[in-house]
This record gives sequence, structure tokens and C-alpha cells, in this order.
Amino acid sequence: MGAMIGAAGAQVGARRPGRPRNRGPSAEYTARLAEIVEVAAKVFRERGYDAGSLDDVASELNLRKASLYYYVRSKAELLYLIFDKTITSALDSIEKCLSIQDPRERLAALIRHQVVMVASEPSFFTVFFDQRPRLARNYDSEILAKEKQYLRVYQEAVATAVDNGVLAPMRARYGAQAILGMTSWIYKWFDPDRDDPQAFADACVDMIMAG
Amino acid sequence: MGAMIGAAGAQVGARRPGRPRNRGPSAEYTARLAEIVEVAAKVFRERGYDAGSLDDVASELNLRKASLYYYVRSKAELLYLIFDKTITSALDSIEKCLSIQDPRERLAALIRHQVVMVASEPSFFTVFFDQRPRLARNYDSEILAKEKQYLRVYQEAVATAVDNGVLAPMRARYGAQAILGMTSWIYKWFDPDRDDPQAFADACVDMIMAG
DNA sequence: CCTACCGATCGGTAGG
DNA sequence: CCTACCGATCGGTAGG
Repeated sequence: MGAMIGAAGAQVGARRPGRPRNRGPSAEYTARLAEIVEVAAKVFRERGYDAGSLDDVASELNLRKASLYYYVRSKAELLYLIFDKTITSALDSIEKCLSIQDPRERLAALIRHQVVMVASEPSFFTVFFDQRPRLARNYDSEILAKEKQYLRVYQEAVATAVDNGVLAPMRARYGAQAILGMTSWIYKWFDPDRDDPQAFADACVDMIMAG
Repeated sequence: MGAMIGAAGAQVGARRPGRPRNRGPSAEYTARLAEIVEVAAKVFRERGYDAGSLDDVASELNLRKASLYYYVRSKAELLYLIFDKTITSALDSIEKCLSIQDPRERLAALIRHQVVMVASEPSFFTVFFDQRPRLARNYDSEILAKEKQYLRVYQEAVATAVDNGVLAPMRARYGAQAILGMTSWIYKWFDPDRDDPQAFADACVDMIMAG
């Protein structure tokens, strides 16, 4: 059993008494890494991935650049971690829309979800959308697979909406990309002093499902 | 008169006989500069503005990097020229939609225009949209003013469509950004082997103006 | 439009 | 998590 490696002296099949020893990275390490990823997203949003330096990221954390390498293998991995956090939490949070049965209500919920999510995490989504081609090849397929999974949720909701007369007939791919474009685009123009994500989400819903 | 400077010996008010001497840059210079801007857009699309080097641009033109400085003051100016060409030709080409009187047809034409235009110039629009924050401060206000002018065209078309019952009531700003997002987003997913801009444009029109 | 070159920045490593 | 440092790249200039 892989899990027994390093458990020298333990009886075979016997459970170690008391709380199991923590495996993997410590809670402090995990928290610090999350902080680094957060700051990196902010820096890469403001200066771009290539122009935003690891010195920029480190100094905003009161660290030296070399210290980042205790947490991260490379700058490319740091970008990957931003992408992974973004798409993973997007996939997680979209789950709640899938329990909605009514085709119209489900599509409306998906639209509102995308608008509110993107507007609430501008750094992560700006990097995710604008720096997508900068992601290193070795990380690409994993992120791409999750993006496709995400897109499929919208495609299926569109197809169902078309079948039920909620939307005009159209290719599910086009309908899904139209909706994702309309909603995600908010990261380029949203001004918190002026705009309200909920109101914009309502406008999107009204626009494509008037009545 | 500024135009007379350097025209020594010409009689005041008298027109120089024959074809007027060419002012400003030669036709060869202008054509070569346009070629440089085109290649730069391609390079910056593929590698990003910061990671795409002037050596990359030059070598694709069979030039040395230093030669680019005969045409351009700086890398930042080269990026500006890409932005200027993009937004200027967008403003020019949108004119033809403004002659359409019917509110529904005008909005449909604007939607189709944006889809087809973005899909037909992927390098320029990818740089325009993704590298917007990299544009140097001294060029920003000029481009921003033209972007606002462009947005206003869509806002007015939305407002008219709302007034005529073509669209559900909504803030013109939200309606315009929703439409520009839905249509412009195509630069991120369009696959020429798979997708047809005209068909996508029709889907967009159907989606927001069904019936 | 070219050759030759400079100064600065930056990702990453050694070694602690 | 730090100090010290290296190698490579790159925008830009001199001078023709």
C-alpha cells in the first residue's frame, strides 16, 4: 500500500492511534501559496504576464524574489496556478445552476452566474482571458479540458432552451459562445463606481429571453 | 501660410504649374510602414506584445532590428500604429450601417458588421483587445476617444431599438456592451475550419431579436 | 537600411 | 526564506 510507505513499525492493517498525521504540505504553506497566487494575479493583471516580474510579486509580499521558488517551480507554474484556480472554482460554483430544471430559469441562472463571477474576481479573470496564450504548453491540455467542460454546460443549456422554444433555433456552439461573450466581456468595461453586475445580468437575460 | 514654407520664389497666390510636388512620406515609405505594422500585429498576436521582440518582427521582414527605427520611433509607437489602424478602420467601415433607418435593421447590421470585421482581421483585433492595457499612456487618450465614439454608435442604436419595442427596456450602456461582447468575443474561439462568421452573426441577431 | 554595441532587466540558481 | 550572482534577452543608439 502506498499509504504505508514510511510508516515503519506499524502493524500491518493496524490503524495508527489518534488523529492521523497530516500528509502533504502544511496549512501555513498552503495559505502562503494561495496568497502568492492572489498577488501574482493582481500583478499580472496590472502589468501583463511578461512585463510583470517576479520581483514585483515578491516585493508586494515583502519577500525576495528567490523566496518565491520555495513555493513555485517557475514563473510559468505561477501562471498555471492562476489558471487552475480560476477554472476550477468556476466549474465548482456552476454546479448549483445544474439543479434547476426549468430550461428558461436554468439558462437565466447560468447567465447571471457568469456575469457575477467574472465581475467579482477581476484580477483572476482578466489574466485568465487576456493571458490565455501565454500559458506554457505543458499546462495547456489540462486547462483546455476544463474549459471545454465549462463550455459544454452552456451548450447543453442552449440546446435545451432551443428545444423548448425559449431560444430561436441555432447551433448550440454559437448560442453558448454568444452568451459567454456577452457576459464575460464585462471584465473589459466594468466600472464599480458606475455599473451594477446584477443589473447588467438582468439586461442580458432580458435581451435574449424577452417576455 | 504653413503650406508656403519652403516654396521660395513662388509668386504669392500663384499656383505652382504641373502636378503638385508630393508632400510628406513617399508612397514606398508608406507602403513599407503598413507592411511593418501588419507583421507586428501578427507577431504580437502570436507571442504577445512584451514577449514578441523587434527582432522577431524584423526577421520576418528580412530586415535587421535597427532598420525598423527608420520607420518607427519605438516599440510603443509600433503598438500604437496597430491600435490606430484597427479603431480608425472600424470607425470608417461602420459608417455604412448608419444610413439604415429602420431600428431593427440598423441594429442587425451593426451586429453583423462587428462579427464579420473581427473575424476577418484576427491579428489586429486580438492585439487590440488583449494588449489594450499595454498601450503607452501618451497614446491612450486618442485611442480611448475613438473607442468611446465607436461605443456610442451601438448605444444609440440600442436606445432607438428600445424606444421602438425591438429590444426590452434596458440601459443603453448595458445593451451596447452586451452586443459588443457577444460579437467581439469571436476572436477568442473562432476556428476557420469549423465556424462561419455569417452564420454566427445570424445566430446573434436571432438571439436578441427573435421574431 | 546595416554592423556593432551598450545598459538594463529578468528568470533562475548556488548555497546557506 | 535570504544574499549574491549568472546568462540571456531586448529595446534602443552610434555611425555609417
